[in-house]
Amino acid sequence: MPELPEVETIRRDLEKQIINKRINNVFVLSPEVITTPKPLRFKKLIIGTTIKKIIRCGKLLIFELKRTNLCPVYLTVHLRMTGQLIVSRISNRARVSLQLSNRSFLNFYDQRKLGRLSMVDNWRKISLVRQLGPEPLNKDFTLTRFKQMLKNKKTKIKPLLIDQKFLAGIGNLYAAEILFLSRISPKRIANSLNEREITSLYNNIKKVLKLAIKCRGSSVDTYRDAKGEKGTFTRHLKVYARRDKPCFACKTPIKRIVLGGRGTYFCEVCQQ
DNA sequence: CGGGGCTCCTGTGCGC
DNA sequence: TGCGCACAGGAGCCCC
Repeated sequence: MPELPEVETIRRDLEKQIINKRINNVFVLSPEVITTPKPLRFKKLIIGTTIKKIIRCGKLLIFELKRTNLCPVYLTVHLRMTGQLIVSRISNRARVSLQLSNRSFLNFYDQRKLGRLSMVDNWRKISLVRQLGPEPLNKDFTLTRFKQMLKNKKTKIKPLLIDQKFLAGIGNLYAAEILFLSRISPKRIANSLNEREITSLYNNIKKVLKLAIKCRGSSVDTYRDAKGEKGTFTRHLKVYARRDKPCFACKTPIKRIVLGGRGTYFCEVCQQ
């Protein structure tokens, strides 16, 4: 489940590998992963462009593609659950494969085909982007702003943290870890948090995401970076996927409940 | 407007 | 041993 740290790791990897490379050809094994435009038009649009910039917006990757004598066009990639972007040789498993001018291939793999690719003229107009909450690692995401954001929220804090309209980039795994370190129960109503709890939550959002980027993400399941390597934040996990295992702080077995339809791991003693 | 529940998708792991 | 089913969860959708 690629979240902000995983997507950012891939973005940085790709930035080193494919900037200024020309897209010479495209191979589409699974046309259903391309939402817009139709695969044939998609191919026509993308072939002959040069990759100029790679932007991350929440969990979305955006490739700025330059065309001669024309406005740039943007390729967007959402990895969803099992999507991978790996630079390697030609592959018959890749759902979509971009052949680059240095004879390497940017391969989009996706076991479950939930990931999505599209081509747009203006990525800022995509509804997903427009609705996105603040980037938790940006300077404009201040403690004051966070307090303001929580003020009138009557929902449970865990589903709120993974709501992309509230905050960009946090998913199920990092929400669980952030709440454990903040010693806050996932069931708490957002506007019931006191000053001290909000500050702790704010600090841990930044701390966990930064450390996870340093670790190149978490490879619980299928996540791989752009070189096909696993991330090492997995070994820092305190609660996620640790059902019935002893809490590292108090030895109480970690609980798994369902909140907002998602598995939620926490220690009911440490997190109040 | 908000929250709950369903859908997409397939490999994995469990119980009978 | 083999089958059927629940489960994993990001995002979009419908519905109340």
